[in-house]
Amino acid sequence: MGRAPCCDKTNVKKGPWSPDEDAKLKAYIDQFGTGGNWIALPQKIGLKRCGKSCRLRWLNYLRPNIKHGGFTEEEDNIICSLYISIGSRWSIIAAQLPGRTDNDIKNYWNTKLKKKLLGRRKQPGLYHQKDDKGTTGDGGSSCGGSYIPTLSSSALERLQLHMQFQSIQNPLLYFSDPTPWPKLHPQQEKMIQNLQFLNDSIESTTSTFLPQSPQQTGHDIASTMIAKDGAYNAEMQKQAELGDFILTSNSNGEIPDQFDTFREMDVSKESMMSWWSNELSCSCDTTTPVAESDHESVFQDYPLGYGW
DNA sequence: AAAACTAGCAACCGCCAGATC
DNA sequence: AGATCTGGCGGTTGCTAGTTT
Repeated sequence: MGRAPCCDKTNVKKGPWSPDEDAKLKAYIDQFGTGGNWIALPQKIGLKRCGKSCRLRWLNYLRPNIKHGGFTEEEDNIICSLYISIGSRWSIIAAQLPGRTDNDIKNYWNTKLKKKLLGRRKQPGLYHQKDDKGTTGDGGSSCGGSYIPTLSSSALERLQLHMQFQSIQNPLLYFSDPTPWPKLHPQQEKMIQNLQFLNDSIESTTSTFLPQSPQQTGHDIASTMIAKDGAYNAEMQKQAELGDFILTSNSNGEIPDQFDTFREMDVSKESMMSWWSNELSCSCDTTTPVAESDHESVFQDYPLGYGW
């Protein structure tokens, strides 16, 4: 048995609010407040609306000092940096912006700000082809018995944004000095390091963007890996041939899709090398995936920028 | 001029956590 | 202790207006 609905769904009005309904709701709350009970409120004032709907209307539209549209540059920056740090916790973000509602910020982010920052890029299908249901894999998956480590789409987006945001804020420093690169939690590094292998294991036209390194290349690492796990490699090759990995050149003067991740990798190149030689290249453990939930908790506990 | 497409946004839905019974 | 209720939240939907073909 499910829980009882908060109102009689068959007897409530849905859709846009009329000026009359707005006036009734506003007048009542101005005079008596919400009374601490939204469910009972519509009955008291003769509105055929769900209590939740009343609450939403009040919070997002009718309450005093609400601002709509016209987001400033400063607000953009706050939204972006908070999104990078804490993700889509719109109510928390809204709390930092007086007069803004979580719904407004969410809409603004989804329709404008995200595009502004990320540009119209193809969504990076870094890790998986579409599955047979037509959905893209977001968490870890099994491919021929081999686990392909992933970042969640939210975490990856935040990572990309972080890189992009930094490059916008201080491009010279960003590209010349490793200091501003975030120090990552070990598990963040581990997740990203897995991406590096996937990228390096195929010819990358983004390679020209990578700083020259005298150290072991991705292909060297891949060779070791291949020797240890042929099945894994075969899957990588297959997916690369299928175009699963998006490695586009910088044809429009835009930052390539995975540039951010590559740059991120450069920060931790040494630890990556150490990690590869000590762990993966020896044992190639493909049986203990990092759970999707862990990805999120890592980013929550150690927001990007941790350890700066 | 009209159909098709796209973007923006208000509102709804379902889930979750805390409070109360 | 468990069931129920309510508020709060984030994701998603669907309507509308504007733009493109």
